[in-house]
Amino acid sequence: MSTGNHKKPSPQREVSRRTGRPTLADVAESSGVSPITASRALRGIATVDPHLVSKVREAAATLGYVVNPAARALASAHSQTIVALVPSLSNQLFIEVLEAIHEVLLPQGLEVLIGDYHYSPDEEEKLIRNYLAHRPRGLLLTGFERSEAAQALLAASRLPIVQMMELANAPGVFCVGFSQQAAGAAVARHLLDRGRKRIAYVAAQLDARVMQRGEGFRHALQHAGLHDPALEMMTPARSSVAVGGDMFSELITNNPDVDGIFFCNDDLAHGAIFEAARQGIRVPQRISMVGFNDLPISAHMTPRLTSIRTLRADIGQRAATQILSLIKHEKLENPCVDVGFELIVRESS
Amino acid sequence: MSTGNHKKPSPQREVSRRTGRPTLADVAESSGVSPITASRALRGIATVDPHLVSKVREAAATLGYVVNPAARALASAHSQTIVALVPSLSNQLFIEVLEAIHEVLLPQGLEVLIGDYHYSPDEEEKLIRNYLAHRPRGLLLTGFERSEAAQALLAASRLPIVQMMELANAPGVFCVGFSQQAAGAAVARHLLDRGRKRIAYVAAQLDARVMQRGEGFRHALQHAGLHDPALEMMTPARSSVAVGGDMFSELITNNPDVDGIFFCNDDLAHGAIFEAARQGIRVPQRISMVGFNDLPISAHMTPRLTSIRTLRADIGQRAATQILSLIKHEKLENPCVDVGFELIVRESS
DNA sequence: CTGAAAGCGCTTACAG
DNA sequence: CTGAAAGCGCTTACAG
Repeated sequence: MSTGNHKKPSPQREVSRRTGRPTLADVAESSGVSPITASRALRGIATVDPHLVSKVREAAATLGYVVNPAARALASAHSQTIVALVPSLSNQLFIEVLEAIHEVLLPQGLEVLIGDYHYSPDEEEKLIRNYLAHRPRGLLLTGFERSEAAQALLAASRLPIVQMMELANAPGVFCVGFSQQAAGAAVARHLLDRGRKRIAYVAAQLDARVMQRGEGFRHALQHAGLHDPALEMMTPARSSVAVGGDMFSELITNNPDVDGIFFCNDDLAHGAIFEAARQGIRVPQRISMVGFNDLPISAHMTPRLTSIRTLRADIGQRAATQILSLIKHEKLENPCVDVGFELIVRESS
Repeated sequence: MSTGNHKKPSPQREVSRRTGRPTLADVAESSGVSPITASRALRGIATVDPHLVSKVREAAATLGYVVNPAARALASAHSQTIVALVPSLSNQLFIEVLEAIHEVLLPQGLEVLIGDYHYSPDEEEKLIRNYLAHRPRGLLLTGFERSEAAQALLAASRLPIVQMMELANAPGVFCVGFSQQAAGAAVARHLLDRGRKRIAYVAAQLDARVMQRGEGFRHALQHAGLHDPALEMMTPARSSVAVGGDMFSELITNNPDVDGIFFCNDDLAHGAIFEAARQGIRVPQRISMVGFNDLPISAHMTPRLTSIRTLRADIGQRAATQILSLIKHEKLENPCVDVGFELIVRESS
């Protein structure tokens, strides 16, 4: 027995700063291997003898060992975390995207750090700054617009990023979404097909995607020679059913000849349908109405709402799959995935 | 110069496992104090000379220093994290609760780990197990029901816990919510006041709270001598607008004399209102309808929906405040806070 | 009020 | 295929 140099932990471990939880060292000891072998076994690293692997796994199970993510992150310089940032959690749309992301990432042992930036670039920047400190493996972001500081932060991090909801065509950019312009144009063509002549765009919460939809819509109307700028009604206010009702009232009062309306989302359209019912304005007889996103309730309104169905589960699922590939340094066949959209024609148009 | 024993970091730091990000040591060096003083200054620990504090803060700002949460968590044996678990993110209700929680906790430098367990006790248990590994400061949970294993895990963690949505009266239990029974009873009394005699309860997603509402409702009807078990219609299926429409159809077909319905949530009621319109059944003339939660859209339906307004922002805000107090070892005047509820009478009843 | 030492629980990088 | 050593970037516990 050496007298000096007693480096190993003292016999009674329940001292000082220990948490009482079993550690890798405990698992290693109880399965008769070194901590590093235990670590490799638990991480599923192929080079470990399968026999040892099962011994280690068993020991871990009996001890109720769960890896300490902080220690792992500190030692490996990255966490097992993916950051997912959305502009709003109040929008069912993004909940479904996040849900799909979870379904792909959780089984891989990754955790998802959710951030809601309330459509504020400043909040988004703050979230990025804070979450980057966690050394995530990658980020799933909404759209392409963000503050310069945020972009600089992201670039400096050199982390994989997949941008959701919109499409782009730049080298080194990864995204999963659909053409918002094309969707807007599809709505315009549908209303034109219905013989509508005085067609309005009603929008709130004017984010990049809402503007793109409007653009596609406008161009299609211009192409048909039926675009009237006076029939574009936009407010930066938060979108809601109440706002939809109010905007519809105002629009129809000022422009009684309007015979078709594209709402930038379903919430606004719901409000308009309710308000029309109250005013005795018949939909679609006098006015056709079309929403966007096709939320679950839209199929059940009276009249049932025509809408663009967006494939948010697909978006979340494929974006998560992309980030997984990027983490594993796999080649992506297609850096930007177009999941498309679907015009669901119902009674309101 | 000593020859052996060169323990200090080599001059050029950009070696090996470093991440390139500024560390506390960098901040300390650049402000001429020791790392531990820098740490204390940044954490706002009172014992540090105010002059040094500002020097350290400045240095941190210039360097763009952000604390490494993994290192902090490892050294201090806990993270700056609060776990918040809800049974569903698809329910706007819980989004609003989480929103309020964020508003209280984020400014305190805490992070919120959100977990959605899809109404599954197994998933909840798994989330608790995984999140506990992060050494959170406390947990915000929904209701009181969970698996025994989950309860054991929580008890062993000795962490502060606040349970949301329901009320309890046990020592050592902290909660913020309202009496689901009382809310159910209030609906029953309202329908009785309206002169209704054949009153039904329609419920889906039969969690503890839905059952409690039903209980309070049932007792009030029994008390009035007007309870008919045949008019209780329950399905474990996920609640949705579509399910609400279907359940209403079935109920009214089998019991054409029903003249009042309490839906366990607004979604079901919305579906019923739409379906009634389609079948030409007049609401409230032939049947009164009452929902639960008072979602935003309920005020805009035709007819506008009578509902119980639940104070979810209050619940989130006060639960977060409670957990903060518990973390700081402050005494709570009131371990269980009743935020109440409000019957919002509109056109549908 | 400030600091030197030790340690949190892992994984990396290097050997063998 | 396995392991001893060192280190990740902080904070705790102890001194002074």
